[in-house]
Parts: sequence; structure tokens; C-alpha cells
Amino acid sequence: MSPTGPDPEDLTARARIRDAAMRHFGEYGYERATIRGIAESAGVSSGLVRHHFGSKQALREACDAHLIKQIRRLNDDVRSGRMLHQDNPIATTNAALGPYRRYLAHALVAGSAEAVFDQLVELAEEWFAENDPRRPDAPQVGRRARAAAFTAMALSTAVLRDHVARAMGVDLDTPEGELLLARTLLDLYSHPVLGTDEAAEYTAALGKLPPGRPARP
Amino acid sequence: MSPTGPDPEDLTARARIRDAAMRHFGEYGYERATIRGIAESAGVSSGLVRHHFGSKQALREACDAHLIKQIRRLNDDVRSGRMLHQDNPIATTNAALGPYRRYLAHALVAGSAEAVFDQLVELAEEWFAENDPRRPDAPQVGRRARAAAFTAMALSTAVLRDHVARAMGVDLDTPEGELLLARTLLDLYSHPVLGTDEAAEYTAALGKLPPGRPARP
DNA sequence: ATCCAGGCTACACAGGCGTATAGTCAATTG
DNA sequence: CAATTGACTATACGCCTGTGTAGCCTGGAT
Repeated sequence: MSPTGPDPEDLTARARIRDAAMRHFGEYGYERATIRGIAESAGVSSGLVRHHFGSKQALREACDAHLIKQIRRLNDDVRSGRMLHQDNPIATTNAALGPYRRYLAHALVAGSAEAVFDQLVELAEEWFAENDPRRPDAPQVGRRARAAAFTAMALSTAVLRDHVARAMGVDLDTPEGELLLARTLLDLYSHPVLGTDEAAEYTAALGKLPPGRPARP
Repeated sequence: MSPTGPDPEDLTARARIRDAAMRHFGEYGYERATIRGIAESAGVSSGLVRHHFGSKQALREACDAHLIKQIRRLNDDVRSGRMLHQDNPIATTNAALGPYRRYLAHALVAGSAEAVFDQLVELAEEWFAENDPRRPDAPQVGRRARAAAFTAMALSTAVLRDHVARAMGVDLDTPEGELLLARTLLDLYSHPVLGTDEAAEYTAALGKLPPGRPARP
């Protein structure tokens, strides 16, 4: 996605401010990021930020919109079949989201970026629609629910990347780290953590007892 | 976990402040939460917060420590085999983390709460150690790496819960929503999203091309 | 040449925040 | 009883923030 080239309107001060904002929001979070800091990173005055975006909140929304545009581009690429069997969708998504990973993580947890998440869910849903026929058994739950949960799981290593890196003991920003993570995900995705018999057992148990949290003395 | 009864030192103003802080940090995030707001929720003056915890950062660390204590309790419960085959570890974890879910989500993304994540990774690692013998093939990557990534995936529906709920179209705080999520996770966990042949293919492809991100001008 | 819209800056302002200080009151201790 | 400790409050301080305003400078249109 990155090498698709900048938008025609890029290279302008407005674009530099937006990029700096995404870096700052991603690194420090929305609250700790300051307009002055963003302006300094963009090489402009703080007043210009206001001049172009009006307010800090509007600047955030502009960043969200830009991120969504990138996601949509990725979406279209996948739809057009340009990379259908070259990469798996997980690796594709992670690679495409790379530069915006930290921003996306903060935005998602802050409750923002709903459109991004929904867009990814749609992607996952299509993927399930394509691959469900290969399943031996019929799915227990609807496709949209599975797509939603799966999207969250696919985003988890992006959102919690620092923790995963620490726990793994590698730097995920190095080629070795990326390779290890990719191989790990492939192993996890290709092996069920629960046997179908166990899962059925648990599912049955769920249906019986009321699913509220069990009270403990 | 809530009905396990408060610590002996609870019910004190100090405990009330800590609980209120966890609610506020969880709901608004660390930055947007204010000492004055926490104090008001706890029914005390803002000065008392400082008296007991010294600073906002120290208050956050106290919350982290309290959360870790709860996690450790859960850890011990699992280790002692009290709920080994009653619930699956995912459901257990989610249920136990319930009241602290939002706090945990913010803390994890902010980079804090490393100890919590590592504790959960340890849990997952033990779980893999128990269940690896049932695998038909030998794991491609080390147990710790898989445990780390799996922990992130298991936490994803907690961290991104609002998005999952919206995409699913249900309220996850209702029994119906909990049930649907549980059944969805059981379905996902009991079905690989990739065939072993596909995974092997992707893994082989990973080894060939250098996994670095393409540079951007 | 004139004008002027818009990118851009410098500076000022008000509010909210964490923090600090001084002091009150009740319980404990000698 | 006197003294000390610690929980607790009220109030003030100083900083940083987002925001507002006034003005400068450049480039293109008339």
C-alpha cells in the first residue's frame, strides 16, 4: 500500500500535518499528543494546524478518514483479486496496516475508527463465504459473528504488538521478528486449539447453565 | 471474581478510591480521567487521593498492582485444577477479567500492565504444554511464541469488545450476547482457518522473499 | 500597478489539570 | 491529660493545553 504513491494533494503542508498527527496520535495517544508537538514535527506553526483543520478533534477525524481511505484501497485490491492467492489475508492486512498500526491501535481502543473495523469485518466475511464450503461441518454461528470475532483476533497482534514482542523475546520490527510472528500465526491458524468434540461439549454446557458469570463464595 | 469478597483492607476510603480509579481509567482512559473526578466518585476530596497514593501515576501503578493480584488469583485457581475441565480457559479468563476489562484494555494498549500480559502468556504456555501431545504434527515454532500470539488473540475480544459487539449487532453485556460470543469463539477455536497444506505453502513462501516492508519515498 | 484570498506566523487568553500547602478532627499512645 | 499520628478537607499555585485573534507575506487575477 505504501508504494502506491502519495495522493495528489500530498506533499502540502496540510498533508505533512496530517502525517505528523498520525505519528503523534499513534505514538502518544490522542490526549498526550499536542497540537504544538504535531506542528513542530510537521515544521509549521501551531496556528497553521488550526487554520487547516479547525480543531484537534477535527484533526483526529481527518486522520481517521485518511486511514479509512487506505483501508478501502486495500479492500479494493483484495476484491479485485490482485493478491488473492499470493498472500494470505492476515499477512496482507498486517503489512498494509504497518505504517498506521500504532494509530489504528489507539483509535480502536478509544472507540474511534469504527469504519475501519467494520471494513475489515466485511473483508473477513467475504473470506469466510469463500472458505466455508471446505468445512466438514456446518458453522455453529452466523458468518457475520465469526467475521467480527476473527477480525478482532487478526488485529490483536497489531494492537498488542509491544506485548507480543516482549513475550516472544524478539523485536518485531526486524525481519527475523516479522518472520517468527508470521510463522507463529500460520501455525496457530492452521491448528485448532480445541477438538470438535471438546468444543461441542463446551457448547452444550453453555446452553445449559445461564451464561451469567458464576458466583463464587 | 467480584463476589470473591473484598480484601480485608477493602471498604476503606483507600480501596474506594482505587476502585473508582479503575472505573474511571477504564472508562475514560488514563489521560482523560481526572483526580477530581475519581475523588468525587469515591466520595472523598481530591486531596485524599494524593494523601493515599502520592500522585496520579502512583495511583495508576496501584491499580495495575491490584489487577495483577486478581490475575494471579485466577492463575492459582487454574493451576490448582479447580476448574480444569469445567470451563475452557478462554471463557474462564474472560469471565474473571470482566469487571476490569476496560481498565485492562486501556492499560495494555498504553503499554502498561506488562505483568498481566506475561502472566496470561504463562497460563497459555502451560495450556499448550498440556495439549501439544494431541497434535498430529510437530509445532513449527516454539511454545512461548505461540503462547504470546494466542494470548493476544484471546484478549482481542476483550480489548476490542465494543467493536465486536457492534459488528455482531448484539449487546455483549446481555446473556444472549455473551452466549453468542462464547459459541462464536468455540466455533473459531475448533476450526482452523487455514489447511495444513495452505499453511505449509505460505510458510515456505515466507522463507523465500525478504519480509521487510517496501520502502516509501 | 493594485488588490486580495489564503497559507502562514506570533501572541494572548481562559480553563482545567496535577500538585503543593496549611489546617481540622478523631483516634491512639505515653 | 498532653502529644502525636494519620485520615481528610479546603484552597491556592503554576503549568500546559486548546483555542482565539490580529497581522504578515506571497502569488495570481484584474
